[in-house]
Amino acid sequence: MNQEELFKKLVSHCKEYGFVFQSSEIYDGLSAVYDYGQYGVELKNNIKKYWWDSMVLLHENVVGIDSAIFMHPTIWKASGHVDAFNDPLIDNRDSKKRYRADVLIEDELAKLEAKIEKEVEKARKRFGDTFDEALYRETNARVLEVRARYDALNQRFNQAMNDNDLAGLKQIILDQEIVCPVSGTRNWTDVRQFNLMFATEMGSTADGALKVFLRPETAQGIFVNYLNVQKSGRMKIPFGIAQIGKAFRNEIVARQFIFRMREFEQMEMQFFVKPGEELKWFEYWKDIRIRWHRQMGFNPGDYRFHDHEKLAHYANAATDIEYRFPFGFKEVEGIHSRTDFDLARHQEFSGRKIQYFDPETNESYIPYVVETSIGVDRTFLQVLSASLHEEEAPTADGGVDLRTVLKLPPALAPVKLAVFPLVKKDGLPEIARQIINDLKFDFYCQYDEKDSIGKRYRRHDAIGTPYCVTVDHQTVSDETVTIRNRDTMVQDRVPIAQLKEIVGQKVSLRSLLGDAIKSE
RNA sequence: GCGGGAAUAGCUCAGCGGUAGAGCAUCAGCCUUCCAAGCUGAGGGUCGCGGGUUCGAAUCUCGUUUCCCGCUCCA
Repeated sequence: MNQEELFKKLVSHCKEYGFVFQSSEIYDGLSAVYDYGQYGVELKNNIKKYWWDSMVLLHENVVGIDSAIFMHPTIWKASGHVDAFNDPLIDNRDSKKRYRADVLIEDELAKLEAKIEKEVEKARKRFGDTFDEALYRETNARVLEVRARYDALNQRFNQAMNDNDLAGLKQIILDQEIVCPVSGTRNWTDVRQFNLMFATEMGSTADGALKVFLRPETAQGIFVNYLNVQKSGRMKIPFGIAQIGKAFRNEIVARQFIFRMREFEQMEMQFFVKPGEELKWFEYWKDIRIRWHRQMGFNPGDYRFHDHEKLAHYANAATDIEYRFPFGFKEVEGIHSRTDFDLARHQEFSGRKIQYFDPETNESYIPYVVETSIGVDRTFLQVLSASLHEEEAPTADGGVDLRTVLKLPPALAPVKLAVFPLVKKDGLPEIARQIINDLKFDFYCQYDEKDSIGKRYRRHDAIGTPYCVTVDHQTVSDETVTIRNRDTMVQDRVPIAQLKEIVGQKVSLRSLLGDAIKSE
């Protein structure tokens, strides 16, 4: 199976077995939005619990919050989202390159400016010491002509930008005969405005309603609660605040199934540290986070760090944890040293003093932040990519058959235990039901009596159930059952009374979490 | 957004101008068997959606939606 086939197989497996469905499918779907089905939601919840427990349960200096999706609009001005993601964009049809329309025009203005400077330089050489630059700029015909063009263009440009006049911007590009630097052609699309953030209105009447945004990241909900949590929790630096929640982005290109969606879920932790110690903590969390991924037991060679060469304006170190998806190495998690950018901006925009008083040094400072930010949906896709296998299995008559098996870490599997009566009579179904009625308080169990026993095993292989228990005639006399391992297909005969302990041990999160923390 | 491909039953697909099919899956019954494919029967599709051509369209054509691939963008 090549990578492309594997990915197609994965997508159809997700639908066929109730993991992921396209949103609004019966209405032809909604682009880049997906729903999680009955097994998908279990797997997703287990992934979130694995993350949450590894952060909040196992680090006494990390606490969690759950902030609202709606936030005061000024927050997005402070964070930089409003300014940074409202660009008018234009495509060149020949080179397929995309440009910011305003930048193209600014470049044109700069060219005119350069032309004037060139004229001035030429004149300076020609006139030598007697050159009166100011006079020349005011009187030379060629300079004045270019200057006039510059002013006219500049005025028109500012007007169009202020009026948000996209058609006007395109007209300027056409009138100025601006060409694509790559293709050299003037075959432009219309100028379009791309808004990263979804906007909506808060307030029941149209007039007086407040324009609010659906958050494009969960991090800001943590920053604006920094003071609340630090004070009410009596938190001492260094400490972290974790949060799991939905975020929304109007992606220009949304692709690759649930890898890039318009509505997605993030698991973020912002760790507040003393200025100057941020790089030490950056390394610390890098190590913790890669352990968390590796602990799931998939091929270690399928993970790698990708350090950022070019850093965002707020960061002084950044790396991604990438996973080898069927469509290549892609980012699953980002770890960023964000300096004091966010808290400083919120201090500026809110007018509140957002600082930490250090009693030892008797000083106040704005904490620095180290962020770990991981996509739930990307992790989900990563876990499924790594788990889905097709392998040969022997059949009853000595032949060979392909079986599809999801080798999920047991702690993440949607269904932990399936219980089957070998046959649908002789009191076996009743015993199977009794076993489930007892164990369903501890983990998700399923009963199945339909079809041959082999088919039932295969059905549960396909959704990743780690254990299948079969009640047979021997069970009636000695209260033992067979328990079958998903990965090895090996069966053991064990007393019913031991099932809870055997399965419980294997599917407990402890097996994953044990090494996912660092002994300090 | 640009270019290419695809869309027929829950899934995988056949049919390519003349009454919508197969396998698997589902449901009911029979059979009781520790690793798919035993027997009988049943349900399920206005062939993604909307126009056009035609006596007649799943099939030809135009548009549109969604998905996949490449480019592009990415906090």
